[in-house]
Amino acid sequence: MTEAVAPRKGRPRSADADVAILAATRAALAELGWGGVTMGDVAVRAGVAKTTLYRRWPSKNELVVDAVAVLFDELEMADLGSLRADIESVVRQFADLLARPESQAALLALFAEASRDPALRRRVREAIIHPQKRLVHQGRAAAQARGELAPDASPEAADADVDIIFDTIAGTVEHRMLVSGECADPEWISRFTTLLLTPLTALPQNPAGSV
Amino acid sequence: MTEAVAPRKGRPRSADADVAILAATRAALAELGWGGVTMGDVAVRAGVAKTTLYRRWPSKNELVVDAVAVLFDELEMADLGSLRADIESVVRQFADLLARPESQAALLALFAEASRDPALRRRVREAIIHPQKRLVHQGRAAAQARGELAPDASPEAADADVDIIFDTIAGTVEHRMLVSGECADPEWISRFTTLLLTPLTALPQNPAGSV
Amino acid sequence: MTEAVAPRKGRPRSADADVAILAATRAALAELGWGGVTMGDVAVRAGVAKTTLYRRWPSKNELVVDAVAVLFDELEMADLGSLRADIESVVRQFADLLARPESQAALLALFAEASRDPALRRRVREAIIHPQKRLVHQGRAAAQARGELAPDASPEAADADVDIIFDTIAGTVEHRMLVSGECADPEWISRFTTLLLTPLTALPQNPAGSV
Amino acid sequence: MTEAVAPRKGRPRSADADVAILAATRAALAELGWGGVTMGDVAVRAGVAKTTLYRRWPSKNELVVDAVAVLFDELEMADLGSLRADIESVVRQFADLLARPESQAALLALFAEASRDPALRRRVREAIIHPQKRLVHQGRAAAQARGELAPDASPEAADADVDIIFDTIAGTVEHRMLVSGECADPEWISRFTTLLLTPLTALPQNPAGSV
DNA sequence: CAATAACCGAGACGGTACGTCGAGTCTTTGG
DNA sequence: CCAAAGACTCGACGTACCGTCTCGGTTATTG
Repeated sequence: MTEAVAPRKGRPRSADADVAILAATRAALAELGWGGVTMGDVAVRAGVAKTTLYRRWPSKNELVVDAVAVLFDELEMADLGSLRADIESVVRQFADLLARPESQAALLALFAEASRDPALRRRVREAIIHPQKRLVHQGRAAAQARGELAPDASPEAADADVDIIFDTIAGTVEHRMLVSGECADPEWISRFTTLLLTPLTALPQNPAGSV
Repeated sequence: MTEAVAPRKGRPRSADADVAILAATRAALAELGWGGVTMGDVAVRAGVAKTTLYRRWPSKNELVVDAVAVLFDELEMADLGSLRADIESVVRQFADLLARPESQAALLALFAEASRDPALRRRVREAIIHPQKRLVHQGRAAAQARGELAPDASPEAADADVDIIFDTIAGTVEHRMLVSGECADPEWISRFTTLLLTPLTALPQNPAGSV
Repeated sequence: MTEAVAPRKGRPRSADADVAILAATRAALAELGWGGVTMGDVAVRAGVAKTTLYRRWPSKNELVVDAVAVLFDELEMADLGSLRADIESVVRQFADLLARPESQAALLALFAEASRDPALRRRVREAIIHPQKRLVHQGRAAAQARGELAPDASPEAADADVDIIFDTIAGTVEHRMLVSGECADPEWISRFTTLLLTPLTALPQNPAGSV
Repeated sequence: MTEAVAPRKGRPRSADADVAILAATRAALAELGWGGVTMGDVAVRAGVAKTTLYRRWPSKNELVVDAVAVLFDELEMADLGSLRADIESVVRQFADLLARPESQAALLALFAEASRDPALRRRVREAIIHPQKRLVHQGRAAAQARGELAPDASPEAADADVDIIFDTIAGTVEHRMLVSGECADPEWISRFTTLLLTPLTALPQNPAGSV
């Protein structure tokens, strides 16, 4: 029981407002891009006073993280029976997500802000990075259960493997779509999956087998 | 032939100013981050009037690109005799670059701005992306010359290979260092190089050998 | 008979609260001046919810009038046996009142607000102006009884006399203390009383004798 | 030569803007009253950016003083040949001034603010009070030249006389018009002038002759 | 050597968004 | 029905930065 439900006094915060504000933020983001999002504008779209925004989020940055974070909740690692299928599936989901204008406008800007604001970085990590890393853990465990991957040598090695795979998948897809500005069509996804799969399934005696 | 040098009339622009401005911009960037860089502040640091900035760069964005672009000029692909050594070298150089605070503050912010400003995107591509991609081309050609990689099946396939490798290297290193916030030490570089090298040098009959 | 005491249902209003609120208002007024008085602040000082303030006074203006009005209740016209003594006494009382910081902060601010808010103006007149004017009436009647002043020629003339004397006393003392910012010491009071007394006691055949 | 004309650098401030802003302030004052005057509104009316207002006046208060002060410049003490005529003239001018809505809205509010802001009080004194006091000095000197008033006993006594007469005229007219809310018609002016004139011209052996 | 044209510094300008604050209202829980 | 608490709407505040403009004054090249 995390929330002791402390029956606080005074008028409770409107739950509707939260929903309306986050939706308005995403809408503004998709329409105007990061720089175009204005607290005043979001407030108007949400039918809410600017003060209400500031009462709940200390600044534009944290608001946008929260507004965008939910988009990542839809990512999931479905066990499709093979490591290749699982990887292709999650890459495709991520590519689809990055094809949406609100993600596109938000993600890099968010990372940019986070790179010099420790509090925001922490929030981004909790709301976005960690949930995504979980997917890699799941896929890896499933592949181990199927015998496609060797069992963990040690917890530390497992974490290092997850980290490098996660950074490779996330970084590469983001770079292709948001920086190089090219799409991630099925063909590219297949090629990229092969690139990932080859070292993962390489002979275990290869010292790099555990990447 | 640097410029047609059309010896325009009137007082020529101070060459010192350009240098001072770009240096001031990098300094401000390292100290305050992208959002903290102010045209007025840069002008003061450079001992120059704000007008002078705007006479030479149309806006803050282009100024910062130019200020940062030179950082990437130092990257080079030295032929070290083996593909592994070449890759490790360029990854290390890139990691060292991203470890500097001004690059850290600038790169993601630059990409973020570019993702919604076509003119800036073009400028980023010309000043930063293309020069880096050239490195991949060079390394690939050297490896082919050494017989480590198969010759190009076709120019299109070669381009596709270069693109995917470039996005993977750049994206992964950036994501690890700027988003995940972890360092790229020699051990990690070695592991990441192995991850790249395995599919590249896989058996040629494997249709995915050409990644 | 204070009120018809209609014993309304529900919890009765706390009488202590009224006292605490008015005292808190005067305290805030003395410390911060009119513009510094905040409903929230008054509520906190009085240990009361903001709602309670608004349940009892329709707005900040009326609250401050009520808080300040009681200060003027202490003014009184004591019959000291001569018109000069009576005038000096009431001028001194008024000067003492205006020397207190809460009156100083409140009076002009109150008049300023009232000058553009008819409802407030009415309230100020009833709570402050009329009671003061009554003093002039009393003093005049006493002087007439003593034979120092001629009897009223007509009720209208009497009212006009009271008005002009009242505006002169109140306006002059206020202007000296609050605008010119100088004190009203006994010497000044004496001089001012002489200034008033001379025309009042001038020869009756002088058509201006009835000022 | 007061202004050494220091040939300051940079773009000079627009003189038109000052005029437009002060006019806009007076207009807003007359329409909306003190509380209704908004920096943003004044800026719009003046066709000027809000920044420009704040660059020239530190706050609303000082702006309004300056806007209103010019109204008092039109007051003048014309030598009409007799003390009564002179007094009636200046009282009438002052009454006319206070009949204008912008003065009405501004004056008390200004005095109220000034009563707790020393800087503003100084500004009010310099811009409004002193120029008005000068009128009393002039009228007094003229009456002495004509032999209607005795010469100064001493400079201190003269100042005290001027002070008390000034506070009486200004305070009484303001109180009647702005607090009591009644007009100052010729009849009232005549009565009030008599009230003033009687002690001023009383027999010199009367110790109150020098009021 | 003077004219001229482009440069330079300083700083005011119109705008736009920011984040804060106070007034007055509304909505809870609890006497 | 009252009270305390605190969230709510609204609107003004004063600040900061952007990118433009207008000054007086300074170099170069050209006539």
